[in-house]
Amino acid sequence: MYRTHTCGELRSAQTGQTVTLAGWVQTIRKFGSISFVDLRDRYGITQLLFGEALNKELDVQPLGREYVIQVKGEVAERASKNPQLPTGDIEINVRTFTILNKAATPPFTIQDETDGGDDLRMKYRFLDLRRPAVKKNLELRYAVNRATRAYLHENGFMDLETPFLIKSTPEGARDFVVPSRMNPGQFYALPQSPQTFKQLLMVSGYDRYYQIVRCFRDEDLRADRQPEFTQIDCEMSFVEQEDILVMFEGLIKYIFLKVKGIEYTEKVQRMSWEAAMWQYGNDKPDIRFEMRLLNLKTAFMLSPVVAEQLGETSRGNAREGKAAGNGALIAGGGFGVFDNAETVLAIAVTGCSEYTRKQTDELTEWVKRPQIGMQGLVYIKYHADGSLKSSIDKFFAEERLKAIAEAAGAKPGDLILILAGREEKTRKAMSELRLEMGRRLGLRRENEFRLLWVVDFPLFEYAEQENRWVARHHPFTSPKPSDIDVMIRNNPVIEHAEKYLEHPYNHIKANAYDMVLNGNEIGGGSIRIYQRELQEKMFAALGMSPEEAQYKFGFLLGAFEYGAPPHGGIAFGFDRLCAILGGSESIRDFIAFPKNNSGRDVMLDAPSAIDEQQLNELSIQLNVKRDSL
RNA sequence: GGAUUGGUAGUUCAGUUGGUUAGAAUGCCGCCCUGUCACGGCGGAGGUCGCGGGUUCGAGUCCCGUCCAGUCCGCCA
Repeated sequence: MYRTHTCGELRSAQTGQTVTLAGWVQTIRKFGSISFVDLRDRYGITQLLFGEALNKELDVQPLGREYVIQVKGEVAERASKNPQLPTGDIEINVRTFTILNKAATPPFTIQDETDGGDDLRMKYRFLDLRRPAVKKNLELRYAVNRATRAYLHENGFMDLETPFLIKSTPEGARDFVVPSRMNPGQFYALPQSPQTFKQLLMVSGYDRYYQIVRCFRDEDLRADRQPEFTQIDCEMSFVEQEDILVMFEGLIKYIFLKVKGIEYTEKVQRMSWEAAMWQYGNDKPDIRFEMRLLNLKTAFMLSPVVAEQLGETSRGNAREGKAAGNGALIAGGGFGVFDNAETVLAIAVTGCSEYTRKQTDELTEWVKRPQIGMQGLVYIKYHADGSLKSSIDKFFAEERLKAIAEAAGAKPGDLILILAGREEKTRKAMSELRLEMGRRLGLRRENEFRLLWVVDFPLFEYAEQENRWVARHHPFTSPKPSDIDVMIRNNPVIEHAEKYLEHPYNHIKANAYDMVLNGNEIGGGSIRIYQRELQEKMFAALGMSPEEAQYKFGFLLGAFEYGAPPHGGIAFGFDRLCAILGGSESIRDFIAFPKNNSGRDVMLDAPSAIDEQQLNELSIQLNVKRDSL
């Protein structure tokens, strides 16, 4: 037996017991004739005392950091205790020790506060994983996994595995492909999700399915995006949207309870996609704080006559605004500032009316960054005493400013921030600015969790580059029953890019829903199409010929002819959910062996070239210069 | 595909306006130390300044290219 106890469990109650421990040497502190060694394993750290007799042995068999050792000795009360360590009241008076394995000096310190950079930590991920902070994240991941399985099992869901080597049906993200040796020139694809399989399982009658499953997408990465990632993939038969929403907000609440000890008792708020876009500029709003977007277009559109009465500066002066430093926002000229803008959006930032010039300038720079890409920022300070100061004082009378401020929902003491420009870009920018202000004001509290269902997504959106309609969620999502007629009547689609804005498809809503947690999409799903005819219409709407639809999805269309039940489901981003519950932005910290920004595994140095023989077996010829092997 | 930040000792970083032998901390090695737990004290070793070109009397520093890493935009049904 290598050990009788772990390094995390001994307390003063065990004083006097003879124990055997095994683990890694965290640190060695030598004092001439005695030495202390901190021994670490998955469960904690226990101090070892090498007394006078044994200490000499350390000269013969020296220890180093990360050596794996086994020690036998008695548990002893410490002379000076360490309250910071759970085992800090005791130490092991070592009688014998064995070096089970030596270790090279690690390239960074194996502690919570490591001195290693990200790159190095990933290269030596097996060492990084020894750090308690990383271990804590993986433990949380496992806890979420257990809670998920417990809840779904309780509710009659069956975990069924689906294949990884499947057919490439690029619709949305790029597929990872795998060459088939036995079928020269042919390729499997790795699943972007088990979508069609779970639908087939519904046809087979397994009416409650789930899987915590790896999915693959060959797209560019982000801090919260990996080429292979894990989903909690679920599907149910004989359900409508409401059934799904209730079942799966139950799942998330259960996870909160089991993993975080949080009782999320209030009803999960729901919001239509349209409301989310209007009020927050975003289809995944962070509702931990208000600060809604308000459209000020009308507030700025008083008639020239009224403006005259209000004593506003005329058109000519407005032009000079550019010279006055308000930037290109004003360059549109004309009456007032915002006439030419497609949209004018404002947020009222509570209690920030006393922002300094430096602070407002800094915000202006913030919205001008390429990632945001606005040309300027207008602000109005609505001081506590009711007076107003703005970057557009030159062009608007104070009464008018006040009217605008109030149209923006501001109260005295608020700072009103205004962006103007093209609808989509401005809405997105304002959404980012809102989140940034929320962050600066500390309104996005890490330990506060707010769930939200966003529902009634559009079924389609137009892909201008491809000159066709694409499914916003995926092509198996059903339209709202009331919109089915519209969809069928306008099918197949013949309009081209320049006319798509007037197309009725813009208004078709889907039976689709996203679950949003603190401004992050943690899950999404839909009620599916389950009749062959409607599914064919859907493929046709996406510009797919009947032949193409048959080639790509014939198996599903065929299955729909053999008694497909009404069904729907949802998939949660497991890694992301864990990251949010762990209070982190980056999902890499919650994946044991993640890939870097370029999709590389820096520990394995993968992907890598394969040798000529392998290529020949796969009937593959490269059209890039081979790396030297 | 694009924007941006970084790359200097094993590691984390500093390095001024282009100017003598490129520094600090930590780690590592050696010696001393019986109550430490970020132990302490003394000493020592350790550098292709990512790589390639250019400007210059002179480049870690300036310019061009390139590679790697981070963040973001595009992309991600």
